[in-house]
Amino acid sequence: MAAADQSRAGRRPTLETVAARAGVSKSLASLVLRDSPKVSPSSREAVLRAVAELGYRPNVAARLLAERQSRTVGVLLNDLRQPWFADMLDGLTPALQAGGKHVLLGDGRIDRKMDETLTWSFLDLGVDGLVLAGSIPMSQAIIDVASKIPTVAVGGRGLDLDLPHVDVLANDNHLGGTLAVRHLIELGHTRIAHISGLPSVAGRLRMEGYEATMRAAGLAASIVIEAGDMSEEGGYRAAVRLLSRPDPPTAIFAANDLTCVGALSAATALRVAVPGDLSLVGFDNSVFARLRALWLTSVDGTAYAMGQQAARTLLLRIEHPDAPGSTQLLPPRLEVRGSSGPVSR
Amino acid sequence: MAAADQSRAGRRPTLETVAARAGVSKSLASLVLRDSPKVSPSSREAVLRAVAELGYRPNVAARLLAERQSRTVGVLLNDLRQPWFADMLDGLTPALQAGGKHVLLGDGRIDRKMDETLTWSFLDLGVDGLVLAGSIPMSQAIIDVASKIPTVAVGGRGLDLDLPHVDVLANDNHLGGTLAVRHLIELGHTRIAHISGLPSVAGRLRMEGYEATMRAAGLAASIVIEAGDMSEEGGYRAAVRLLSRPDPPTAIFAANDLTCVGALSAATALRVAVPGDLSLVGFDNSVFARLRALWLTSVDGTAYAMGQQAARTLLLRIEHPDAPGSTQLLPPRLEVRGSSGPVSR
DNA sequence: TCGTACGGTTGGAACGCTCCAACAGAACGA
DNA sequence: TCGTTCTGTTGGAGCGTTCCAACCGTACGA
Repeated sequence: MAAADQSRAGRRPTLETVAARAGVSKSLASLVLRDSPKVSPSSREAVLRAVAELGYRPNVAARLLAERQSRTVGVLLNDLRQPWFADMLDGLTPALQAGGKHVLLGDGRIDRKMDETLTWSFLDLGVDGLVLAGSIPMSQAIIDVASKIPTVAVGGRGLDLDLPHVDVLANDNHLGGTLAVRHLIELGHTRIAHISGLPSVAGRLRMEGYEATMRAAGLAASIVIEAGDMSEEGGYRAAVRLLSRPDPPTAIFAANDLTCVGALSAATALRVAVPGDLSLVGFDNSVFARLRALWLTSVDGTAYAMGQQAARTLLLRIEHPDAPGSTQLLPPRLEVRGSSGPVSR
Repeated sequence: MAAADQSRAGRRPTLETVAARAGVSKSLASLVLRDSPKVSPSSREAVLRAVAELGYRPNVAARLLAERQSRTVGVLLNDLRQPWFADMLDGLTPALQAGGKHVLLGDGRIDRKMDETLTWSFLDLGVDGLVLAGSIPMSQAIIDVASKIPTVAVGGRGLDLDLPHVDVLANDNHLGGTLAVRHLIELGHTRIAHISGLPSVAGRLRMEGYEATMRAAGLAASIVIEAGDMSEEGGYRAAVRLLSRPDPPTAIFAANDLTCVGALSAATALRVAVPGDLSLVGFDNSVFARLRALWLTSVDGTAYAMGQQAARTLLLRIEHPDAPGSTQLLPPRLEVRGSSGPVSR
């Protein structure tokens, strides 16, 4: 006995150690730790004291092996550079932790055949659920994974998944486009152009929101769309083309903030005053839009709320893995800053 | 036997299953998987075939429980919003994977009492090593953790750790300051001011680099330092103060890009032409500096290289946990863009 | 007074792996 | 011929949990 204690000295205490100290069996100690209702107050207290005194922490590997669930969810980030991830995680993490889950992040492009290594390592760790964050393409790998563990896809941008047991969360990009255009119309603009962000799904929806709103306002004839590619450079070029037209627009709704920044550069280069002669509205309300040097009016995707909602949805799905998959669109809102103003004259 | 097979149907195959199929014992199958040299080619091949046919994947929990090492390292991100994390991870992850380690990210402020939950959950998962990324304050929690598992701190910014068995990687911020000022001097500037980023260690070092270089160039009399706080707003205010002086500077070295963007806004507001009448140099070469609308000359911290180096260092430390801690400074380089130019007249 | 139920507790069998001691059998020199 | 060594291989004892069946009292209704 003493010898056994010797050999264990320095090692992390185990349930057995705790039980011995509390003078109960390890089974009972286990029950206390999983706070089962069927333990007497006295032994509960004895065990808890022993736990505190020894600084005992359960060994997750052993727990996982026996129990087959890790109380952990994995978040697979498609592109760490997307600024909304941070906001989304700020909403997601606390909500998941409140639900008793630990959160692990994985970095890796989801695109090209779904970074097997990473996904598998999550699966191997026995995560209870998976959050796929980013614009997520439909792929065999996703289908495989989602059929194995509860999965929620949260796309700040597009969504083109339609899987039986996967929940999808996304911005209501169509509504976002509507908000942007409506804002410009209220400022008196009629010649409102759009710089698109095709071929992404988000880009298409934003464009459709633009078109629908223009048409609803009787401005169908003024619809002008230049192709961008969600990049600053694309926005610059498209804006140059727009501003060189015989009838240049007095306002531009850009598919995202980066495009909008590009358009702003173009306006500066062509000596078009913003917002005096040209109003600009971006999308994402990213850190760029918030720089006072740029100060863009932008559609906010409410990433924080999306994270919270994703957490709720995932927790529900873990409880009911076979429920039919849902698609939830979250309403964006417009953040008005300095790049948009009333039409001149 | 058949009954046992029945009950296992659908479950993930185990080593036992594999061994049975290959006609060997599970011990031998285990040896094959850990490619021990002492197995005959024939049984090795049989086992590998069985593995392939069954799609067997080892259960990490069981492995961890038995072996006590997880082949996984945890990366604790202090602030996910820091743009250099992405670059650093791009360097870190592949290098660690090449070393046979999986990578898990944890999000959480390292500051306020070292997000216990997260750190502990890494420890519980039995990570072999830890990378602390971000500006890392010295704290009891860090000391505790670092004394338990191999740890490397990689601060894009400052470093103020000095622990026995912890390796620290950081930019050579002092050298960065030197590069920036030297560049401005070469352009002919003499009235070069600095907007500082105190109280962070990185800020202090950058400032010292500025001072030392000015002095070495015989410009000690022209040293002017305004206090910033690493934010855009702070940069704006400091620049306004600088430009309102009777003898305004012709160049400003800002403690970071955000500060520099603020200074740029101030220049625009005060109708001071950049780079015509005022040259600006930032620090970090962040995504802001790369926007064509801003296009800042900036000191690049080579985050990618730092990630690679961090991986190498951590792998070494895992092999030799008791080696004395080291501090490595990585040389930054200057990225010249549009915000700096020859002094006017 | 005797089953019987039930709250509280216990030993021990999983879970799927690693690792060690032991063991066949071939090859070898004495 | 008999140890001895070496190469491959094996059973089984952990690793630290959970969970189930069994167990012991005590209280209770008949």
